[in-house]
Amino acid sequence: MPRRQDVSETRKNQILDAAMAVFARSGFHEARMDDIVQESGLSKGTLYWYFKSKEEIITAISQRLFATDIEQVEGLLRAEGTVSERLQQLIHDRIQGLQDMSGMVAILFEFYAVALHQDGVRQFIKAYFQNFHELLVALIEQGIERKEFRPVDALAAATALDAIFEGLIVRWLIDPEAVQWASLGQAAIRLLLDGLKQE
Amino acid sequence: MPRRQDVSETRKNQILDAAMAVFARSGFHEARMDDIVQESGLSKGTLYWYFKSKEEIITAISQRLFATDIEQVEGLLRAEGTVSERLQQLIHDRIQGLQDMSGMVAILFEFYAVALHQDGVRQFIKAYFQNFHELLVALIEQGIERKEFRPVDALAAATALDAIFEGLIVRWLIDPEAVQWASLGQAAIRLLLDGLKQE
Amino acid sequence: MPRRQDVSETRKNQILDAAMAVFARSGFHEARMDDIVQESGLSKGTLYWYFKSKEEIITAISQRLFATDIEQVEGLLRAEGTVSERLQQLIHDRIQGLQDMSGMVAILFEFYAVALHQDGVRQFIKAYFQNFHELLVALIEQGIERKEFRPVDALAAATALDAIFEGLIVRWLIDPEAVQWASLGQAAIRLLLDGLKQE
Amino acid sequence: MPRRQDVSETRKNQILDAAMAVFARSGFHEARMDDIVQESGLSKGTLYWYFKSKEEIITAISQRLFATDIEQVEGLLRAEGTVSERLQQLIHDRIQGLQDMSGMVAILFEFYAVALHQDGVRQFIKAYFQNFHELLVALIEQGIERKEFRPVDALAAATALDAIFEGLIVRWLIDPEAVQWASLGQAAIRLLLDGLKQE
DNA sequence: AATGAATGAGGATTCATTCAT
DNA sequence: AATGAATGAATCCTCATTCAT
Repeated sequence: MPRRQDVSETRKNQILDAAMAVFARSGFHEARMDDIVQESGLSKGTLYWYFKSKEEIITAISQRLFATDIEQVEGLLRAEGTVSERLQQLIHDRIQGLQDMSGMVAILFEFYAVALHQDGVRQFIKAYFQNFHELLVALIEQGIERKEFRPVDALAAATALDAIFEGLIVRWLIDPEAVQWASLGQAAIRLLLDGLKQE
Repeated sequence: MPRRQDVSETRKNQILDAAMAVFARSGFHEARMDDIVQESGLSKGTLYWYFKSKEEIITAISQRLFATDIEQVEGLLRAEGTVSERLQQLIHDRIQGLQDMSGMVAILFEFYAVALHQDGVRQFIKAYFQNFHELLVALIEQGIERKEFRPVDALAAATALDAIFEGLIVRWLIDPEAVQWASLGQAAIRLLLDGLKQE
Repeated sequence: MPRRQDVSETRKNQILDAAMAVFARSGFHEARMDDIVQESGLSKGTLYWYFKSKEEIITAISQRLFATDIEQVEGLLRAEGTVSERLQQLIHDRIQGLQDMSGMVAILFEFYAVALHQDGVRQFIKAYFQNFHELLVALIEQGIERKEFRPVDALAAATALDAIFEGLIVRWLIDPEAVQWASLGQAAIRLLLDGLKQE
Repeated sequence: MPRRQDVSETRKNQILDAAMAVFARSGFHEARMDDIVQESGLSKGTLYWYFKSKEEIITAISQRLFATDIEQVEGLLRAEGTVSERLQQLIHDRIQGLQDMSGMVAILFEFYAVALHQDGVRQFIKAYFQNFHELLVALIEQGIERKEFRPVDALAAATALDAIFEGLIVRWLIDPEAVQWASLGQAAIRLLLDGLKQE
């Protein structure tokens, strides 16, 4: 009967799901524990049975949100196709991901803001950034090896790429009309990629 | 007697300076009005004499922080030198500006987060972004006209440039070691600029 | 206009008076801050403006309750009459004092219990005991000098006297009928005093 | 199969032992049921299987703590030796008892405080006091009969004796250094006994 | 008998804002 | 203009107790 084993895991997820929904709707500070209680369908006591404070819930969500999918990353490195194509694919996937969870993106900044005061959160985000960054470095190096790209500074190029990506998100959240992902966003990123290519 | 006016202006600045310091240190929500009172050296009553709520203080700071210096912008468009040089200069100035107020940069995220819930704040930031963006577009177009740059999509190029800039700030705040402005940051930006140049 | 000077002192006393009444009625733990608020006629905010926690109120009361009246003590040492008479007087006064505040005596044990976990409280009580003890020692030594008393161990005699006193209070609180102060209590204490006298 | 019964008894004792330890450490109100659960090594459900509330545990402990050992008492009345010797012995035994459970003595005050609000507890303590008191009365009367003591008021003398004893405990708990049982405590008690003796 | 997850009423404390002076 | 004491609604969290298994 291992059915009972993971009630605990189920409950935690139930709580985190509810919390994310509430946070996305109201922001961290406007969100009341009671809202999460209601959204989750559990009781207040149960919430505190699994997480000992609101802060702990926030941290847990950040952990989940900024979890890095190593498999996907490794897969991409060994996948077929030109590096350029795979970079495009990677970026496309990420944009897709953002749009899928567009309701949640709003809390991204809440997390960035929290990160500056709560180190646990900062670490998760940092790891996430690093991970993405390293993947880009590896891909770009592959591109240089294969003579697809000019022998640029891979580190700088990767830094530029993930900065551009992150920057577009910022701009998008503040001014959605200014960043039409399908057109302008893609074009901006392509511009950089084109600069890398071997003429 | 325009001196009267000044006292009022002085007080407001005194309050906003104090508030910025406190906000940068603790974030908007952890910051207590009492903290600002203490930091400012004024009394609680005086605070509320000049600003009728915490929100109003936040809005006032965002207005100040995201004020656009039209003069500087226009000047840059008419300045001497190659477009490339002037872009480098612009970026260099901004990095300098960031580093000068490095303690304050932390509140940037607070504002971004707030912007999603408070439209007044969003408008200031949006205008600021747009302004910078338009300047970049104009400069790049100038570069294209003068044959310094290839005939790229100026809009996309500007979008890429300001995204890269904003993205580097995000990364920097979360992981300061990862972004050494003087080296990596500059290199990343130059990479993009190089891509624009006429070969 | 010094009228305003001691609003602060007035408020604090107002709060402590209310708190004592409530504590005597309900005990420390049953007493709700709201009860004190109501009893004091002030607002919750005001309570917390003057005392930053329930614990602080308890400590402040203990300080007030176990304050030692040095003047009275010194006076007694220089007063006229035989030492024996003055000891009787001292004890009589204390019994009187207890009976006057009989409603409050109930919280004595609350304080003793708290003292074991809260050092601030313990110190006040300790000082109070020591003060009373030293007075007894001085009086008994005076009695020995004046040949009213036998050359007993003044320290031991004083210890016995204040122990007997404290012990009677304990017994009284648990079993009021068993200790009729006017008769049995006095008799018990006199018995000890008689043992001290020069035959 | 009376062994069953024993398990039940064992469990109850296990719980009460744990509860006493926790109560002595933290006081009744700071002590959490969870602390007792942990200390006992049992589960929360089991605790509530044997005692239906925290109050019931407290009452059970008071019953245990203030149980009167009739046998010992009766024995002492019929024992050999002078009354004075036996009183000394009695007091010595009690002091010994206190010192053996010195860690637990702290909860004495908790019980005294509780007694004022919870009548069940008060009755146990009252009976305990009365029992001790009656024993003292009987012993002193024996002493008077046997001409060991002066024809004092036995009731008053006994009251004085148990008050002194209880008072010393109070003083000791608040200020351990002030009451060195072996010296000062004994001396104080002896002083009273000496006063009773036939010259 | 035993477990421990679940409950929710209850309580201490905070803090933006007001207002008499 | 300036002060700072006063307010009280709002909120997080605790913890004794229950109950399905």
